[in-house]
Amino acid sequence: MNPTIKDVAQKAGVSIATVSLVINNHKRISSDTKKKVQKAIKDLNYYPSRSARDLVSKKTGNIGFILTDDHFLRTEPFYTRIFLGTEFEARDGEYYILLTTIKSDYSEKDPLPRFILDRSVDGVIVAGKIPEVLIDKLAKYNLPLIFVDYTSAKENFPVVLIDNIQGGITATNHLISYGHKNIAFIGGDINHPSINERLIGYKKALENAGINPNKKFISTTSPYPDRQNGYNSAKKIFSTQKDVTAVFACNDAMAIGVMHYLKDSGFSIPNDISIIGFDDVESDLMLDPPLTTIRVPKIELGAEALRLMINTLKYKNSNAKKILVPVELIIRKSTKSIK
Amino acid sequence: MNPTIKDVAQKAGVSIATVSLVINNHKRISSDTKKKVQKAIKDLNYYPSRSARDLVSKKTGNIGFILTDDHFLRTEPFYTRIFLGTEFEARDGEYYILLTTIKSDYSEKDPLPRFILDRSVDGVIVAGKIPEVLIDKLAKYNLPLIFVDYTSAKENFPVVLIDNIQGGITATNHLISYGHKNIAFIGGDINHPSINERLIGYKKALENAGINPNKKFISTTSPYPDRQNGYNSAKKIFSTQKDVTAVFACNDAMAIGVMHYLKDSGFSIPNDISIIGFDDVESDLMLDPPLTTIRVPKIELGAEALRLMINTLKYKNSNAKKILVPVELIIRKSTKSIK
DNA sequence: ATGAAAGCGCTAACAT
DNA sequence: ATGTTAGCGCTTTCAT
Repeated sequence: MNPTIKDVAQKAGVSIATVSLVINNHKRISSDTKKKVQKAIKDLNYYPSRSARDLVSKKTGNIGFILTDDHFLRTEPFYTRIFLGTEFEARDGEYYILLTTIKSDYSEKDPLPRFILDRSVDGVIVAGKIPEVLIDKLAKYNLPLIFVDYTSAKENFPVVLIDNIQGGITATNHLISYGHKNIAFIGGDINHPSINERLIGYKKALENAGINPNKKFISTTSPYPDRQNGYNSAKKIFSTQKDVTAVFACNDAMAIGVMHYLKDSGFSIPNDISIIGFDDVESDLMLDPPLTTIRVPKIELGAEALRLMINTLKYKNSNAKKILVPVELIIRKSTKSIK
Repeated sequence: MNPTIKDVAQKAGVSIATVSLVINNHKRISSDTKKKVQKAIKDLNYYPSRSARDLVSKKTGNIGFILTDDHFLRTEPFYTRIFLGTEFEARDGEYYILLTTIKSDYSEKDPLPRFILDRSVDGVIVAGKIPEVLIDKLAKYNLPLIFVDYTSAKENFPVVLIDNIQGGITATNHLISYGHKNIAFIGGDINHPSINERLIGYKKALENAGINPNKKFISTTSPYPDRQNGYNSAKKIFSTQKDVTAVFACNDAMAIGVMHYLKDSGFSIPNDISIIGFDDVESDLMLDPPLTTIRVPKIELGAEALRLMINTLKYKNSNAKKILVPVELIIRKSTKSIK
């Protein structure tokens, strides 16, 4: 049997209330008894029981983390890194993260994650795009809900987002500063806010530089922004548009697909075509040439979400804060100045 | 406030003890009151409180899942799939999985996962290779410990393993059946049991076929079985050994590296060289040609581990069961008959 | 078959 | 500054 608060109290020669006060380091406690109690705790190797604590305090100490299967199993560790960020942060904050995945095609009749139903969590973090019907169902529960890298258009929740617009501007400016004017944008479904925002940044940067965005240079018809679709989109653009000298891909996966296409078609990167991605994913470095990209601080995104959650829990802070996490230009070898 | 067992009892006109019995579907309960109570539960949308239940039953309903950072963030979703398998299985089993990562270079003085210290888990699943010192520390706690895809040589724990030897045999037999005799084995650190077992299978299959294993065809010096090391190992072998017509790589990552090297060196796959991998990872299909491989049922590995854990918990079953999960040959386009 | 009641380990209000 | 005590919501004897 593990030691309980009683054992500690007995050993330290105080009451259990005093032990409790020490554990929660209440101010009004003499440093003398504090020491005594702390010694007893250490000697007995005592840890407070979570369930007892939770039972009385009406909290669980758990945070739910919801992700679609797709996102969790994505080849590149993007959302898993975000999860890790929350986990790291949770370790200090005395929280546990309950990770669960839902089907990407979650529908009305699918059950909610069990931790919602049996109230095993104090709040829920949702990472990445999830179906709107899930958001609706989640919203009905009186639980703090925080989004990361996605947010519902309909409702107003606290959210941690990548500064995609700025990232789009930075990426495009980099290309412009290297003398490129005919810059293609290769993206996926524009209904995804992140992709749309990166496109907005791209257009803004072009306009700022006095360059008129050319619709023929822009591909946003791919359903999903992955390698294969990057390849296909590049094919479509480059087989008709001969003036393009640079590509801004909406993420690294697509950028890699674009690179494959260009190589297959005999283009040299970056001599013939410059290319910049977005995300900064591990395999970028293994590419030939290594990919210039916009770094998204994934661990930081997750950590920020958990901090936001803890604050919400602590201060019952219900105003829907939005946190924009800045991104960073990482110049490697896939872009080249043509001035 | 959420409804409690009292509310249910009141609404159903019975005592809380009866409600409890219904919840845990005790046999000696009249189907009449059972129905009454179940209706009340449904009407009130009642879910038993975890912490109250845990407090009295001295269980937590949580299972810890430990993984190294490396493994969790591996480019290919291998261990994340195993985790998912446990998570799927846990959903039915009324358990939650607490996932935490440890540093790959975990050392004596690093702290144990918090869920061990504060007893927030009923058992721990360890996936993949972890440092021996962690195993030692873990073993001191009186917690069921189950390994997946790795096991300590020193101690005897229940474990769920891939049938690597059989897989090695199957892979090599496939090559042999295609007429290959000079088959290279490209692996990583032989101290990793999985790799060693695959090598054993390779040798067994060769011997069964009356082929003498040639040491010069075997590479086991790479520290880590990844793409880059696959590339380098292939370089070493193919620059000196001209007779090799087929490669068995100890995993798909290395196989992909080997393919890159072969392409860079002007070899055609599978016309000049056949290659088979191990794992069956998503990106295999995107390769050119798609990779023939041995499929490891990752989800199943995780599910099996959780079932083993639940059994251990239920029956206090302490005998160290070993479960070997079978693998499957997946023939794609990277191997070719040369008969 | 059902109910009464004790108690799991802790927190917090109140008393001293 | 510290102790006493009443629960938190549930399971589990033990009665009935």
